[in-house]
Amino acid sequence: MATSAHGRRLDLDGEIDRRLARSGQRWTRGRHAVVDAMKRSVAPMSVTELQAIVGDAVPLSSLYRIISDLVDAKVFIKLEFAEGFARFELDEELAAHHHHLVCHACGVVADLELGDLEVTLDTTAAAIVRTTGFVAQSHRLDFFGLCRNCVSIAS
Amino acid sequence: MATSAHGRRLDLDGEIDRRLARSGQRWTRGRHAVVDAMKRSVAPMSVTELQAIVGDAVPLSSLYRIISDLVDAKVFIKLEFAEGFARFELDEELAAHHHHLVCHACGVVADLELGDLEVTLDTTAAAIVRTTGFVAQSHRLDFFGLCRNCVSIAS
DNA sequence: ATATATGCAAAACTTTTGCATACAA
DNA sequence: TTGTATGCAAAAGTTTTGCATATAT
Repeated sequence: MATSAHGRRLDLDGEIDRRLARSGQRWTRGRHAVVDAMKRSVAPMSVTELQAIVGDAVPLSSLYRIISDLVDAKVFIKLEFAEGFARFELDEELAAHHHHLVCHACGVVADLELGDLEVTLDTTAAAIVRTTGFVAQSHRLDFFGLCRNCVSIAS
Repeated sequence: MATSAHGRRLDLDGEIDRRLARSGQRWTRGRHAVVDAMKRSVAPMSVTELQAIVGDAVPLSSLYRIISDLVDAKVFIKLEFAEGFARFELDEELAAHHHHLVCHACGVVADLELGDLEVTLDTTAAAIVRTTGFVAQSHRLDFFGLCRNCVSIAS
């Protein structure tokens, strides 16, 4: 699959179009606002954060419904980080495969792209099938600790 | 740190005692019930699942408070799997470090212990510090796919 | 004895849903 | 035109909290 230098899929908009169409969904004002906000984000976003960006033009119940529809259409994926609410980001195939750095102090969630370790993880997935019978289709790896900023404050 | 053959810490009860004491907490009937249920579990448990085990002897609000206290005392850790509610398991230092296999079809969450890959993950954590300034203290790796049972049903 | 934990009820917060109206294709 | 999406209000599900009482140490 064609990807740009930093890993994001080329023709992102076209692929999103295709996924919405496949799911029988229409390009409405609200969906444009939500998808645009997510495309500009550098980290997974909560519903509240998205609401702050799209504003009152999209009521909260519609926002939830739009996000849910986008997850159904495989445009967004849902994540939870034990915060008591969900976060969302672009589907893995629409962005570069990556992992997360979660700061225990300030709560910020940053993206992290691994290189060679991915191969190891894929190899591990294959081994899991043989030993447990579980067929791994995807994985998620998060690191927890202190971000650069909070480390400097603490020291 | 001394661990048994399958990786669980020896003197588990003593260490839990110490953590409760350090946190100024008392050994009550409710806490015994909740901790015992968790020690017997082979996978992360939701509040509802714990409630089914401990029964009406512990009202729901007390159950939530007990679990929250146990997380504060670093006896339990909180996990979320994008299910809309939290799950809990014994703190990593009280059990063997492990990862999770999450079945997309039936929702079952199973524990998975990796061997050599852990070393790779720890090495990666060290490398992250150098390249991003983020100090990784722990990590979490989950695999998503189909469990042995659901694979056989699907085929 | 005294600080901590419990039980109950009420509320807060996140998320979902019913239904009439508005809109995209 | 026709099926899909929206907006509003109401509700459902999960989790938290205030306060009087009970309990562990």
